[in-house]
Order: sequence, then structure tokens, then C-alpha cells
Amino acid sequence: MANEKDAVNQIADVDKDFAQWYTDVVTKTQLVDYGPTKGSMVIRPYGYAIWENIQKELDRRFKETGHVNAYFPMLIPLSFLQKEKDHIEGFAPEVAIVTHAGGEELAEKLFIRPTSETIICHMYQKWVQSYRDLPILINQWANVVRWEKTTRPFLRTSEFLWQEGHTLHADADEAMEETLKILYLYEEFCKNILAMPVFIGKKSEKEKFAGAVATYGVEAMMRDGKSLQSGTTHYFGTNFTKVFDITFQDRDKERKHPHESSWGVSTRLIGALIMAHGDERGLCLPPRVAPYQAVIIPIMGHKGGVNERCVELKRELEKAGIRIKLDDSDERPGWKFNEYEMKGVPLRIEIGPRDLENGVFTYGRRDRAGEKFSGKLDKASDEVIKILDDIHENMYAKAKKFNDNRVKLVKNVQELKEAVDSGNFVLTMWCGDRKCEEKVKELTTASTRVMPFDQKMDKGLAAKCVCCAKKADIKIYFAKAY
RNA sequence: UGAGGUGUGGCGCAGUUUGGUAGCGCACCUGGUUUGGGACCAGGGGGCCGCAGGUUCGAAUCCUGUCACCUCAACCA
Repeated sequence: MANEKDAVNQIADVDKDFAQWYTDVVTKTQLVDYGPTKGSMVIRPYGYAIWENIQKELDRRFKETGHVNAYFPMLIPLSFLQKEKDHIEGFAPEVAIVTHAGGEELAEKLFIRPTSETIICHMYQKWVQSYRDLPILINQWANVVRWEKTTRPFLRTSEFLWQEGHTLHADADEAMEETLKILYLYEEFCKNILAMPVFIGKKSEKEKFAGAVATYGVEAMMRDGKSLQSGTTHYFGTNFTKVFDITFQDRDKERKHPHESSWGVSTRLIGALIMAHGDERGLCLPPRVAPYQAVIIPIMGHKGGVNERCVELKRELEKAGIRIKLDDSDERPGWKFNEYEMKGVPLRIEIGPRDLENGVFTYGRRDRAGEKFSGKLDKASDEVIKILDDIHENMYAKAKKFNDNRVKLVKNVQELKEAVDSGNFVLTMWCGDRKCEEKVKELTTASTRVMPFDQKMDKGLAAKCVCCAKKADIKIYFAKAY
């Protein structure tokens, strides 16, 4: 941890050293701290509160679309991992294995879930007999462990928190519909809750999940122009249901394998919103997930009933459903202004003797730092709700504009390289050959992100592959990725 | 895994080249004055220098090993 009380002067310049800025911000605002084992992080209360708000909003959406929550074990027999060939190849290198327990070596070793397809399919096999048992629409909130070579708080840690939905359907169409439904749900969530515009679409064969038939991605642009995969949904077909021998008897009396979908987002979303909205002052939290949506700072609190009025206002705003903090500590106001800006609190309310005389509150918005505004004290809760919504809209609009300005249409590898090197996504045409994808990666370090659903030809593009210049009809985003 | 860097009170760092009683700023504690963009005065507490060996009369400093973290690259959900 950095100096926790005098940190704002110590965060790196966001434009000069973005990586250091990120590390500084996540530690100095007390979102997170490093754990004692390799790549582990402690999510501190200020960071965990964001996760709780994300959970609340997502969970409500899952339930509204018919899903239920369950919990499966973290330790899984090693043999389960080996059933699906691509799955084991994809995950084996990063799986942690438990070999001893109870003071003895285990007869069958256990692995710590890096994801739960195997254990969940094992259980589904017992639960599914008839078409009447379908669909199964289960989500799980859990931790997973993946032994990564390099780690960064929220972006890639050896253990992280996520939700994973695993659904079974009687036919392919329904499973695919589910896969896309959740993809759009994630997009809507990112927009309306995180104020973060995202790029959605289908992943290339190279980038798809180990064991999936098709993978769809939610990609977010960070302010260094790199992409962060912020969520994925997968259509598994019958890949797992076959190897786990899950069958049901259908209306037509035939025994069939159900079709499966799976989808997830993780604490990486916290990293995404930090890097999408942050600036030179530190965090800038979207109001709908901010631990405190507003902070009240009394000025000369002992004078003229200022403190008392602040307490009253706090109660009033709480009653209106606003997450609010009153900071009546001994620090000076200027110190608090800077502190809460660094911590990204969307709205700062200042109340001093002068405000009380005029029946107003003075406020500062994090999305327009430096400016000051004034609102009517007797209508505070209505005003605050309006301001918070406006902050959300403004943050989204800012981010959208940023994204739009940083998507470049390119026709060859040279243009592609120049664009991604100067912090852009590119939209281009691709022939579909994996070799071209790999070559671009080798030459530019940029990888394919998603193929947007709108495949209509852009005026600025030609039907020739960005790499081999042969006929190409796939429109796709490339970007450097986290 | 490759290259580079860093480990010294809670945090940020100096001290290591040239071994000789561990220092600075912030934070913290006590008292007081303060309060509209990071206050001030006075007093005070806290570290054997990542860890393990070795050299030496003597090691934060030299040698060997080891661990952790950071950055870049590779890999990856």
C-alpha cells in the first residue's frame, strides 16, 4: 500500500505511464491490496462494495430472465478435467491440483476449478431424464483459480470472483438463443450500469473458449486504446453433454443430448471500469456501482448548525435510496476534495455556513472536476437523483465518443500496425484464415477481438483481406488486448 | 519462460560504489489553534534493513543462494 492519507500526488501520469497509473490507482484508493501468495489479491471494502453492486444488478437481470442460483464444489476429481479434449488442452497449464489432504496423499487427485463445466455437467447428468427437465437455467457466483504467469489486480489474478451460467436446452436453436440473450444482457448492463460502451460479436476460432462450438465476446476499450475482454458467452453444442453422457428422452420418444450454453463475467469488470473512466485525478466511478454515490463535506461544521444540517441531509438522502457518506473528520475541506476525487466518488456535496444562509448546497461532479455548482437544499434528494443520472449519461457519452474516435478503418497490415500502435481499435476485412490472424498478431501484437453482427460492408473498406489481400467477406475488429 | 528493475518503521524514499551506533518526508499518538481546493505549532511512539547461509573484529552495505513484487515481451478466459 501507498501512503493512504497523502496519495493523490503520487499517482503516475495517466497519459505517460498508464500501467503504473493503474497500479497506483487500484492500491492508493484502497480498492485492492496484494495477498501473500503469488498473484493473489485482497479485495478491500471499497473495491468489494463495487463488486456487490455489480452482483446486485446482474443477479436481478439473471432472475428476470428465468435463471436461478446454485453452488457447486470448488474441488473436482482430476479425471473430470480429462474428459473433454479441447477443454483439458486449454486449461491444463493453469490448473492448480490438490495432492494431499487429511495428512495423506490422495488416491484421486483433485483440481481446483478454473471454471465449472465439468462438475456441473457431472451433476446435470443425474438431473436430466426428460424433455420436461429442460431447460436448466442455473447460475453460480463463485471463485475460480487459474495459475497465471503474470498477474495484475482485477485484470488477471490467480484467484478471482465471477458468475458462471450453465444452461441446458432441448435443441440447438434455444441454446443459441440463450447464448445471444445473455450477450445482449451483458451489453445492456455495461451501458446502463457501468456507463461503458462495449463491442460485441463473435470470436474467431483461435480466440474461442476451450471446448466451445462458438464464443461471443464483450470487449471494452480502455483509455490507452487497448481492449479488455470483459465478458463472454459460449455455445457448446453437445460437446460436453456427450462426454458427460447427459441425455433426455424427447417428445418424439428419442433419447437426445441437450445443447448447452455458458457465460460469465468476473471481477475483471472492476478493472474495466477503472481503465475506461479513470483520469489524471484517479478513479471516476459510475454512480450506479459507486460504493458512495455522494459524499457530504461540512465546512466549518461547528458553526451555525452546519454539522446538524449535514446529518439531517444524510438521513434524507439515505431515505431516498442514495448511497451516501458524511465525512465530518478533522481533515481540512481541501484535503477531502482531493481525496474523494481520487477515490472517484461521483458527487461531492459541500455545506458551510454560507450555504445554509442561502438555503443551498454547493456541489462538485467527478465527471466535471474543477467546476462548482449549486442546488436547492430543500429539494436536495430530488436534485441529487437527477445529478447522479446526468453524471451517468455524461460518462457514457464521453466514453462513447472516445471509442468512436478510436476505431480506424484499415486496409492493410501497415495501416493496422500504425493504428493500433497509436492506441486505436481497427475495423477491417479478414479472409477467415487462421494463418492471417496469427501473422497479424506476430507483426503488430494486435489480435482479433470480435466480428460484429452488423457485417454490412463499410464504405471505407474493400473486400480484401487485411493480411493476404485475397477475397475477404468477414468484417472484424483487431486491437491490442490485455 | 526471456529481458530489465525493486525489496530499509504503515506509505514513499535516501544510505550500498568506498563495511564502522539506521536517517528523511508523509502518516500515526498527545495538547492547542484552525477549516469554502491537500493547515500550523509544540511534544511523542514505532524499523535491525525480504529470507537463509558465508566473508569480517564489525555487514543494510561485500559474496552465494533463495523468495516476493513491478515493467516490457511471450502465453492466457
